[in-house]
Amino acid sequence: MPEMPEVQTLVDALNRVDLVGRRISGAAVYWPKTIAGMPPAVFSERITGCVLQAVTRRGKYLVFRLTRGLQLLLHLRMTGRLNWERRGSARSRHEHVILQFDNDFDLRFHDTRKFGRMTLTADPAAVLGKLGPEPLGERFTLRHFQRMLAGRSRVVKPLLLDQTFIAGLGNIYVDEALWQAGIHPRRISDTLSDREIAALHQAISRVLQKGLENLGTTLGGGEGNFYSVAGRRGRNADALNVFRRTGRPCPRCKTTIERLVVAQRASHVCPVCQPLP
DNA sequence: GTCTATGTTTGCGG
DNA sequence: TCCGCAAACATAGA
Repeated sequence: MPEMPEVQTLVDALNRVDLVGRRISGAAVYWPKTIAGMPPAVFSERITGCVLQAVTRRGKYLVFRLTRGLQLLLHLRMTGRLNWERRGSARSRHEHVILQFDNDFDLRFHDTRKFGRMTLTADPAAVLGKLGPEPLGERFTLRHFQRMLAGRSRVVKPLLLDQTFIAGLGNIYVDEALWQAGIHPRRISDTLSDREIAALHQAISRVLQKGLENLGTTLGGGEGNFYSVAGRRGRNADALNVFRRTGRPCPRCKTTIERLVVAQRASHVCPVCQPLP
């Protein structure tokens, strides 16, 4: 569930604690598969002693820039979370990697479903280079979006979920953007009119900005949900118009919202606002 | 207790 | 190239 606004919320929260500038004094890995590309022992050895220089984001990846020319890339997948805790507090059974810092605090990766991945690399472009543009970046203009769509004939929802097409959107914000733009998720990309492309471009930036303002979307109260550092919930769930609102009235026209599956993903639409020609 | 769905990504086969 | 499907796992909710 962490999509761009949730990851950015986490990055912002990490930048408000005493983390950047600290030296990593040790690392412990409790679930080896969380570490991609190298054995956990090598990971721990290489990262220990590095100083954290910056925490940023690219797409849905958290990017930790370290000394020694290294970067730690973290993808939260479905249920990844980060806890910033004083060393010595009890480890929860879902905390799979613990980075210890020289101020006696730990950055702990908590991941109930264990799909999240950490990559320690000197060549981050090998992972990040494939990503499409940032949807709130300067380069993502309407003209650019039109060019990106030109000549491709793909179902629009899976296209928007494709991180090499555009980086950072997931199921929630795609459903919301398509509703806002009045576009059915099964529409084919090269049948969109200029007006629809413009509406979609604007809708993408609106739903993401709203998500950021609200510090992310936290649905329900489960373990695997989005929580920022210190367990803070996002409040964007209240701002959702269609996502997980099957059977309730469309905020625009009061028609009952329907759930369908598109590209194996649950999708939520207003059949009147988002007609399929 | 049992069964189904789940917000992400990758890799396979057609 | 594109699509559908399965898998990586654990939990919530019916």
